[in-house]
Amino acid sequence: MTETDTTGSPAETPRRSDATRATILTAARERFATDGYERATIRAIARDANIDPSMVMRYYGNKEGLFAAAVDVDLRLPVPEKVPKEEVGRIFVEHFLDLWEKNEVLTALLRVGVTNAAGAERVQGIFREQLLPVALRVCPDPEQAPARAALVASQMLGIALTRYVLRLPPAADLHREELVAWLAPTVQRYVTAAHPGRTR
Amino acid sequence: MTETDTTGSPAETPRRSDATRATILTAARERFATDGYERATIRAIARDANIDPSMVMRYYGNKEGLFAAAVDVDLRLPVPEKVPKEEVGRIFVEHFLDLWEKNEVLTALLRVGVTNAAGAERVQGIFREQLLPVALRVCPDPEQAPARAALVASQMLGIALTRYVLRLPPAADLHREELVAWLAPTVQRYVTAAHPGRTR
DNA sequence: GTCTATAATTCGATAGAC
DNA sequence: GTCTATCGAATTATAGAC
Repeated sequence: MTETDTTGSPAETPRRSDATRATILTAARERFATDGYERATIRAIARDANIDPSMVMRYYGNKEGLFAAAVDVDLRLPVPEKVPKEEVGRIFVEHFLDLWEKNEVLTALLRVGVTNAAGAERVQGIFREQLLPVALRVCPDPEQAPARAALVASQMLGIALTRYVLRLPPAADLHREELVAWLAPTVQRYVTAAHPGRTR
Repeated sequence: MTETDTTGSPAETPRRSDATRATILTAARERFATDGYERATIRAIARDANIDPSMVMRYYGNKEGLFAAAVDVDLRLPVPEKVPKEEVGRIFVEHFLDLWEKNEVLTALLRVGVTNAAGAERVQGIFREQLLPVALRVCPDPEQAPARAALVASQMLGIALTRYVLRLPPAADLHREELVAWLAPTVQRYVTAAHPGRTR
């Protein structure tokens, strides 16, 4: 968690003179985000960070450790408490788009989660520990919260996939306001609407 | 196209005694679907197909050629003509789920498309040549068809991603009927509903 | 802390015998 | 058509000098 902020202060662990670590993690996130796990080589990451490859090994043990440190993030909403129930869809969509456009961690996480078992488990963990609690507080019926959260995640990850990773032209070209206008009602329905039942 | 059917007849190209090719492509699809492009090695694919690795090179030239042949599919709906306009959402969702559960091609395509540039272009091509034409016929305003198709693709690929690839427990555990009941109205709205405008 | 050298694998691709 | 042998390159990871 302390490694996540590349800009701010060292905060918790005032380790001896290691902006180097932050530089490595930033370079790692970029490489993992653009190349995926296999093709993001330690050599290339070290070259981007202007250090020796062996330093990466020294700091993070192996490639898996480097990845784990690079994607240690907190996605939780900063303003979750008192939002109007009818706006939860729009607020969540905008928060998610903000996260995705600001940070490279999510792209890295998605790219690696798709082809790497450890990456997939990391995504599952984030869903379970960061998204589910929010859903449990917002959804009307706690028993339905996991399914509703999964539906929201499917639409949000799907948009990220088509827009930022696969870059399907129509999805990538949509203006943000238009995108929000389309997606917000979907998310709103997944969160608050009555269970549709098994038949249409 | 002729290589796709692993079960049926050779059809167009009655090449000399090559069930071998079909065996290779089946093994390749499985490996690409489970491991992604980089980790699906020619050696492993050949081992699965019980042949020599050099045969794969001989038949398909290189790894890219093998992948291109393995994911050469036709996803178009078999019954697209006269469906009630109010049921297009449900019909499309069910068709998509059928495709995904029957075939490994889609998983391979998604896994590779996320981490490989050529794979991403392949997905773009399929969207453009197979999904867009359907959208142009179904959507009310042809000008909005690309955006609407992209929104549908985002929800469908998102569900495939969470359910079949990342395997988020709530998404993977949803019963099919329940999933259709949730998704069909979303797709229906993306296809037929009036443009929501730029504000809520 | 930093870097050189290198071990140990593994991969895609080629050449050529049969 | 099929297989053996192998090249050349790239990778992670380690050992050790400075």
